[in-house]
Amino acid sequence: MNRDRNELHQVGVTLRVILFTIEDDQLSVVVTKRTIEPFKGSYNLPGGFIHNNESLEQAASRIVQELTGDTHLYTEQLYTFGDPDRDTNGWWITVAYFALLPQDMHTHAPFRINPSCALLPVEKLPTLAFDHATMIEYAVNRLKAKVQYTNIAQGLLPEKFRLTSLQKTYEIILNKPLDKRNFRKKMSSLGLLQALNEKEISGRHRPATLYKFKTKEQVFFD
Amino acid sequence: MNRDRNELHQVGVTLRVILFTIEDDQLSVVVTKRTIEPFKGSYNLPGGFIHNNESLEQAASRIVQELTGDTHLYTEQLYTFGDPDRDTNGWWITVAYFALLPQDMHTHAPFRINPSCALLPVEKLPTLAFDHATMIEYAVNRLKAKVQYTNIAQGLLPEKFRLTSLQKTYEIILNKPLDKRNFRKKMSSLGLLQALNEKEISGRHRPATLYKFKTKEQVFFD
DNA sequence: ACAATAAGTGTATTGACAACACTAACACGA
DNA sequence: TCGTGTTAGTGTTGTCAATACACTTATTGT
Repeated sequence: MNRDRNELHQVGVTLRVILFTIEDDQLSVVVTKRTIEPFKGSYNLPGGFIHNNESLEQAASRIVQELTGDTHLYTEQLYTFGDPDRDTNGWWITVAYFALLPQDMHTHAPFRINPSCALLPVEKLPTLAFDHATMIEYAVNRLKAKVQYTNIAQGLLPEKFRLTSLQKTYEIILNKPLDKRNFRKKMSSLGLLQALNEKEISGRHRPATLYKFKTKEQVFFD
Repeated sequence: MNRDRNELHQVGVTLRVILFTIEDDQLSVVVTKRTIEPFKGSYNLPGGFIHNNESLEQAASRIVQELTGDTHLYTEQLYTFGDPDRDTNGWWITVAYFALLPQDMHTHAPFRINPSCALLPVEKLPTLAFDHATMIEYAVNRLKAKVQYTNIAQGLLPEKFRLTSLQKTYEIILNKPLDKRNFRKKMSSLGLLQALNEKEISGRHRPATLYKFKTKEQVFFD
């Protein structure tokens, strides 16, 4: 370690973001179409370089903001991928982050306007460039795990939501149906939610109580 | 992303390893004394550069091997640290790994012979260079979490061990006493252990049955 | 043979998760 | 205004896992 910077091998560092949101009752991810070789025409994950004097977290947030227009979205470091053969075009290390975009915020996000961007359901992805399919797999697994012992699900929900929407979010991430009464009992016992004095009427049926998470901080339970 | 490598900012990548072992009934970590500024004279984590054509995993294993003489020790990527001010001596990103050295293997390991290396209990660490204290904290937390839902503890134990030693390992990592009967009941219900036809006699008391883990693979439970 | 020491073993209680079906409140149309 | 369609909201029971807790067994050294 005790060497001068000049001895450093020329490994490049990039950053990629797996931006999740729920669209059409499916967990989906933002990808961009490559315009150059290798993998020209294929989709890959959005990303970029780390700017000077920027932390990894800041770089990830910046890219998320470029895509969504929003700062303060939930963003978490996922894993660092560094196989020398993962990119045929030189030697790259990629730090991957994943981020969560609330359901109600993806209609007018910048990535919607950009024609080279697409929002694809994770269950029906085409072949992606490089090892990006692996990255998404890692991210989905992390999300599946954390939804069960943290309040991470709020990153995908609007500020105010119905319990049914919360349950649906869990079901989509976990990819399995949940029991309504048990789900509500569990949520209530965790004490993370606050019922609001507001109802949402959305059709000819009983109006739903709206809830919000008491805190935006990450909470671990179990 | 679609740019030539030459446009890359000059960020350097290093790798650090948190090598854990249990010594004297304490979770301990290998550190090395710095011989140059900054932090000359302080301890820091062992590490190095990523060699050409080497994956991150390979680089981590290589450093672990340099320290222990052993290949095939349990090694896992921990986190990538990239604050621009984490090193006053340039702009560095550090990929941190942690590794586990079985209790019975640390007496004659190379790091024992190297006078600049020390094995220090994590509860009594001096001030360390850079953000290495944070890295160790991350690693301890990861280890605490994973010992509860994986068979990761075997990385700290010899091939054959007494149930009492296994329990002790858990107690040291979790930093709390466990009930003997409940611990053994739980272990037995997981079905990960195999009782051997061997006893270990170590004093004037009933000899203990030796056990081994059925598989070296990482197993998740719960 | 007996004293010292660690190994090994069972039961009762408690709390969490799983399975399961009906009533409540509203909108709309006849 | 009454009936129908639709989603919201609510309890109980059984099962299984986690907890709390104390004595007997097998060996060695004197």
